[in-house]
Amino acid sequence: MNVNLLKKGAESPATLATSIYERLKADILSTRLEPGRKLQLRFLIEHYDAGQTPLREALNRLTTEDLVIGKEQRGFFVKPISLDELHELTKTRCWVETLALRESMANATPDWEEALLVAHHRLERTPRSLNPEHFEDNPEWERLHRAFHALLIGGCGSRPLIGFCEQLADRLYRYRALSIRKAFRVRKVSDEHARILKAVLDRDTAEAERLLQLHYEKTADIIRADLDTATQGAAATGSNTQLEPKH
Amino acid sequence: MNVNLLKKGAESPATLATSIYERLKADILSTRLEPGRKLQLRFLIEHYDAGQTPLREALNRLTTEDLVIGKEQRGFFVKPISLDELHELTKTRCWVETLALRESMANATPDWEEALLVAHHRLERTPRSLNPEHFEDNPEWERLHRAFHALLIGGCGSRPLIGFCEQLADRLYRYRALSIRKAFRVRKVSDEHARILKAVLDRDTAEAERLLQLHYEKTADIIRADLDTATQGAAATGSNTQLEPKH
DNA sequence: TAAAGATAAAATTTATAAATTTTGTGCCGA
DNA sequence: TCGGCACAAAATTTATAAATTTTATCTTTA
Repeated sequence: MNVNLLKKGAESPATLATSIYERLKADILSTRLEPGRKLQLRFLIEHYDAGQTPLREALNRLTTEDLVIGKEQRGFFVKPISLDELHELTKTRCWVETLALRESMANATPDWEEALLVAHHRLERTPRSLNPEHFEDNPEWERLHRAFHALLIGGCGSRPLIGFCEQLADRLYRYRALSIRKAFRVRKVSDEHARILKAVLDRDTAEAERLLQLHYEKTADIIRADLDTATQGAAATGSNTQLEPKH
Repeated sequence: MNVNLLKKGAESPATLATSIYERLKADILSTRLEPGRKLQLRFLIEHYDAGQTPLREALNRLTTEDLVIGKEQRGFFVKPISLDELHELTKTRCWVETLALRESMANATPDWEEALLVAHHRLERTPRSLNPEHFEDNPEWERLHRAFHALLIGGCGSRPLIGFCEQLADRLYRYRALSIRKAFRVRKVSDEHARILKAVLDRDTAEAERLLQLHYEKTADIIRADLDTATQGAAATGSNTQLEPKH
């Protein structure tokens, strides 16, 4: 089988601008740079240890991806979150990913099915949290989770569509990151993945689509509930994992 | 009725980077900057009469949109065209726009239907070409054409999806621009628009989807045929509408 | 002919200057 | 005394110019 389907082509970023772009993006998606925050050049220059130009280029790229909002003449901001956007992104993701999954399944090959099986297996045996007691993000699990979902739609035959799905996944990741600590263990995600895998291998397209959609909607529901309680008992957590300016 | 649905919220670009971004984009989409061309900073600085920073920022934004390819450490290039990409873009556009149209029709309001009727009417009475003899691009027609199609899917309720459709339209526009001169008058586009409009107003979703898809596929077919003959009788046209470096 | 070195060109980054927005202070009037 | 307006100072963003690094080309030499 073609194991390469599982590997991500990693290229060494040659320019500072690209490497900063990736770091900035990671910090935004993880909410270390919190939604709505102003991104002042002075702070960024200090924190990322780079000049203005590469930073500015990175910010401009992120603006096109709607992770950063650039207000003309008055700087850049991390895109704020909203229940509205959460809903819109989830809806859109369900639409396009069920579409992409349908096409993927229509193009199914043994290689693809086997790669999917392996991806699921790897995800299955990787712990969700680094610490069994309290939640501690396991980057490896996140990577494999993403890879599994990417593989599901990866055979649809449209790179633009795949790119769009990736962007939606990115933008939704931020919402997950905000609620993930609290929603830990309230849900058996791995069951859902297993059922999706089964439906795909059974060539039951309608069922696979249904389950995938349910999967995303359930996620959104939990995030929504979690966000509501968070905004009520707000601001008093003290657990500061965000980037603060040096003083 | 709500005429605002027809107007595009035009904001005055306050920064040079944004205005250059728009000019560059227009030049790429119209193929005045031809596919594959290297975008040397020195040339761009002269031609657009601006410094490096705003140009660099514009190029970085266009890179994210896949209209410009940035090769690390060795500069920027206008994204090359290929039959492969034409096919992929068309396929994707059919998928997502039929989806978006279906949703739009599900959310149909009288306002929306009336706006659509008006948009079609305006398109109808605007000449396709500025010159009835030989083809001469009429920017007004292009604008109205785009507005009509945007309106069709504009009620789907997903800004990300609309944005994605716009991007696909942009990337396909370039292919149309390459063949549009020659394909002039071989096709009755306005009939197709009229039929789509009728199906929408009749609330015949399936038919509207079918016609829209056909519309895009027919366009791609013509472009493909046109591109084939162009590459055969190539390079001898002499009609130079592209940007050349000063000497 | 092929490899190595030197030169030139081009891209990236840093540094400096200009323009714009935001903030703060004082004055006037209600 | 409080609120609004105008003006000035500070901060920040944007743009230009200079310096650095990397890549490409050309020549020379083995």
